[in-house]
Amino acid sequence: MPKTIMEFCEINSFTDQLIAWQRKQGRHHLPWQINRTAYRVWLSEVMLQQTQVSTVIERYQVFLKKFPTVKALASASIDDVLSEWSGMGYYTRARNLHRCAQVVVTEYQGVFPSDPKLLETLPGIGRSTAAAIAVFAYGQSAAILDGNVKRVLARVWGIQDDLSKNAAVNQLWAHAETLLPHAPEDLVSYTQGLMDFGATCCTQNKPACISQGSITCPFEDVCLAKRFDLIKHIPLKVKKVKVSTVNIDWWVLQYKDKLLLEKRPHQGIWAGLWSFPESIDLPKSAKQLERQVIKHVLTHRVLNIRPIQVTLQRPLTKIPANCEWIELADLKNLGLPTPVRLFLKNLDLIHDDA
DNA sequence: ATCCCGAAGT
DNA sequence: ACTTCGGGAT
Repeated sequence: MPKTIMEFCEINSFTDQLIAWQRKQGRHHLPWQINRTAYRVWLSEVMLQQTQVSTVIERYQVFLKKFPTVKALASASIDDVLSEWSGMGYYTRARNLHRCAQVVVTEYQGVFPSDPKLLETLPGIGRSTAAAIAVFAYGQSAAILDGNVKRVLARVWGIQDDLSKNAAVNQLWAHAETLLPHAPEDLVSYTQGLMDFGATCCTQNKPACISQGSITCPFEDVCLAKRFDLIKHIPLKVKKVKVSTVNIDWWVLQYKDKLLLEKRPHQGIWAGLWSFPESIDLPKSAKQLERQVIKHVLTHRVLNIRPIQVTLQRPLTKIPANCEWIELADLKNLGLPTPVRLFLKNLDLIHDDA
């Protein structure tokens, strides 16, 4: 019989070994790891929720330069924020980021609270992000549990439950709490270690223990998933959402040096971003040019987009709701969904210089 | 259940 | 070139 969960917990070797691993093998020079203010930690955490480290490194620096403080972000317009967020997806989070900044300024005098429970009340900050800010910026003791951490804990302790179920996740939260180091000076290394270990060693598809790389996992001899050859089966994913196909048209109306764009509603796909109108009344004389259908894949939906290009000789008599004529030169300052940006780039109507 | 993109896999 | 999949908050 292998060493049991209890033994492994009691000797607390997971926590100690992870801290040691972090100090030797972890990442120490990411932009948000130096000068860990709450604002910088928060921004990096929100970006990292949806985007890989390599991409965030770039976007984080640009964003910080544009909005150096929580006050600067709070007083910016939402369109400026969305424009800066453009291409990163999950635009509701950019709106939450903006709202959160405003709450911090008006309710907390521009200083993020240090209590994880208070942090959690802020827009876009859930339990895990609240804990990360509390640990990194304020040295508080709190447990994180993001996708990486779930995977690591589930594997090391051989948890085969369906992690899409609340019951299983609640167990993991409780477990994560018990693993926290007791010495305050260890909290940052431990928490960062949890993130780094999941991101670089105990990865989803090619974890170190089953790859031939140079990295070796410090938990190989105690990890239950490894012992029972369950690495490929943990974490268990049961989710099976059926994906629907949606066909839409993009009416690409050009008049002189202007394009007709529609500002999308604050809820739903591409919230608050500018896209092409999907239905329109046209003068009969206008000549239509159908472009190649664009396939765009989302979590639970596949969009088949049929762009129809129309070059107008006269302006429209009536501008449709939520639409505006946008100068080609102004396109780069707008929040555009990625397929719109790509399409415009293909037509050579927009250039990517920052 | 919904929301976007890009890295990784085939 | 194509498809699949990971990532938290609401």
